[in-house]
Amino acid sequence: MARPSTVVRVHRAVLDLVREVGVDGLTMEGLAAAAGTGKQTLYRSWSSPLHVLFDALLASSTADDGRVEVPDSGDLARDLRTLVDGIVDELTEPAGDALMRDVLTRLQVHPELSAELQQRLLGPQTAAIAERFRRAGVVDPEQVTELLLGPLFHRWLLRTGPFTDGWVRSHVELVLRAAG
Amino acid sequence: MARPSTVVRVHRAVLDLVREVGVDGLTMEGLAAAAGTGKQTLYRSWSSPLHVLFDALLASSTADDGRVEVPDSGDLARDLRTLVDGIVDELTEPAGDALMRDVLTRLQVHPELSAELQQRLLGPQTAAIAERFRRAGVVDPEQVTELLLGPLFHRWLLRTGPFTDGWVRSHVELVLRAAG
Amino acid sequence: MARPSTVVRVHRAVLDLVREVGVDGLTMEGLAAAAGTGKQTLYRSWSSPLHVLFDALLASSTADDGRVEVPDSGDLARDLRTLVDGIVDELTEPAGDALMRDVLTRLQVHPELSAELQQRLLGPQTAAIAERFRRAGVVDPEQVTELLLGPLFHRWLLRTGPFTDGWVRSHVELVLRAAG
Amino acid sequence: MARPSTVVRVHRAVLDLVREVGVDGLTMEGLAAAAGTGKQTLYRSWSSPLHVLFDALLASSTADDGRVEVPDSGDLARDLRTLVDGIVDELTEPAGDALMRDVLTRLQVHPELSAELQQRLLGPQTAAIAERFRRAGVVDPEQVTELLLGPLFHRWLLRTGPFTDGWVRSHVELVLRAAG
DNA sequence: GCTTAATCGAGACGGTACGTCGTGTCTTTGC
DNA sequence: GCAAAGACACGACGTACCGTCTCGATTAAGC
Repeated sequence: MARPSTVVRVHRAVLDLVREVGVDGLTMEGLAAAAGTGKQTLYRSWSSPLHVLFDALLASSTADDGRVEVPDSGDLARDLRTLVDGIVDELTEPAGDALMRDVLTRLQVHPELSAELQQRLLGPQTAAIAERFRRAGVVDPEQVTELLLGPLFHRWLLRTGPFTDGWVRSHVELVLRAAG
Repeated sequence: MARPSTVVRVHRAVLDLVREVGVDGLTMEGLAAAAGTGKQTLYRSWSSPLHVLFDALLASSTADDGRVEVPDSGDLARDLRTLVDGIVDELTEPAGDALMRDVLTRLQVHPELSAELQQRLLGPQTAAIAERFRRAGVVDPEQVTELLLGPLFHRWLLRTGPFTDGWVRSHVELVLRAAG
Repeated sequence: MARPSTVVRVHRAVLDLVREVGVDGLTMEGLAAAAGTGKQTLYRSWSSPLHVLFDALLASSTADDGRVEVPDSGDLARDLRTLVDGIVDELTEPAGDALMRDVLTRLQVHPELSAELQQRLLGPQTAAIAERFRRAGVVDPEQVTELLLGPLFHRWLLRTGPFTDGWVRSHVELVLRAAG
Repeated sequence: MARPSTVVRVHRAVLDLVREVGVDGLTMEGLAAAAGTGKQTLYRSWSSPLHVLFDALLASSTADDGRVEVPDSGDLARDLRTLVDGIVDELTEPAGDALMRDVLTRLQVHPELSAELQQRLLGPQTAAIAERFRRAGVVDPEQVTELLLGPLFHRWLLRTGPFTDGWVRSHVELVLRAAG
């Protein structure tokens, strides 16, 4: 059996390593050692451990298609609750929660990474949600999508409170009322 | 004239320095040199350059009282627009914009700093806004406050779009409709 | 016009390059780039930059025949002074002085290069000098040759003093007295 | 018992290490590891592994006094043979031979080290020998000393031949004849 | 003349060392 | 007697070369 390609080994290494040492603990040196590669090879493709990690996460998330399936049963209220429950589950999944917040947070300092994330993941997902609102006859679907996602994001990132069922339910209700 | 106290010198140094070298460029060594102090003295009070910076920013912002003045003219719609305009101005102020996003972003990795920020700045401000909603007879003032701020924060942090007048106007409209 | 052969290009490159960067600054990578050749091609013929340089120097010095012309006018004293003056001129020639000392010095660590130098340059030259002593009836011409050259070499390599006319004159005198 | 000072540990480390890996195998990194010190500490005092080695050798050789005892029995011929035998013994001592030639050779590229060696070791020794010649009534003791040492050095460094008893004997004879 | 092979340039690769910078601790020194 | 100054062991930085290797492209030879 052939040796995995360099990129594959590096992606595996960074995902393994970040679980052991955290995002701050990643170093180009450590990655090179863990991936069995030279540092120069890393620098040829990435400019910091965060870039490597981001690339690995993006690769793994687009691998398993990453498409947000926005439910469309005809009942907008029920669909939104299902959607939000799904997002909340993902955001609070104990395994990836801390890592995601950590990475997402640090990305903000690297505009090119933020842009890539926006373009390849977030953009399509919000577009899909907006499309669902549009189909339901909502007048300003993009802005309503923001109204739906903004507080989720805010609560998650700033950890201003837990995602209880009650909170989700009344948040969806408020958004629906705003949507008219 | 007396020599400024150590803390004052350190605060000045970090605010000066961060403008030259950015948040990433701050080091304990550099701070010690810039403040004319020993490294040990820094470590006695702070555990990282980010702690120093955060402390300095907090000190300067509470100095000029930091109280959010939530307008209350009786006309909720107009008051909200004024409030949001004020926040947007602050968020997009070219000087502090980058630094604020940078610091706020990095804070997330330090729970104790996030908590302090929450408690000393963000909390009181959201409370004041919620109070304004309550006075206007809104049923669920806290959650509506989140509905107001979440998208602002989302748009600012992820840079998904500019804060045009139109956007602000219709955002407030949506929130008002949700608030009933 | 044909492209110069690889060896020629390499020889030119190393001689050019050593003048820019010094002996220590030579690298296989730099040589390959300067000669417009691949690294592998260099390694096929030489095992280190020093080998390349040595080879180039030897090639250029044997090209202009390199034969030491030992004068033989019948007057041994005068001939020796002429000979020594010639050697001193060569050793102190400002252009090549440093390079020669540098290379000769570094050669000592590579026995196979030392041997080649000995065999192709130094050996014939000392033999020619010894032959001149023999013709003059000196009993032990080889050892007297050493007596003549040793101090020259010593003074040159260790830079214990300059080669003044007075020094050369009395050195030759001493050697002649020793030669009997 | 106290921990040896940094300098002492470094000196020990370099002398140990050079026996294992040779002069070319010495690296600042390896030295730091072997001495249990940081690289910065090495760079504070020395600028290359060769400087470290040279310093250690000089320290150890001046420690055991380093004074050349030039014999003075009244019989110059016998004294010179004794002296030369001693030098030859040192030069051909199997343990240190290679190391000494290696270091001496590489020193030539570092004028400041050559100068230090000259001043602290070679200078005093040749002066002592010259003094012996002077006491014996030799007219030009410095130059005769060069006549004595030059060929030794030449033969040793260029390895043009072995130091047999016969060679030493006739070399001393030649020098004595030259000295008058 | 056309293909098969060998050779070349180019440069990626896994490594080692470079010389610098920052860390957090510990020691010396001067006010 | 405390705080500045900075030495120290340590580890990561980003770069330069090492010597090996795999690529095409180019030549040359053999059929």
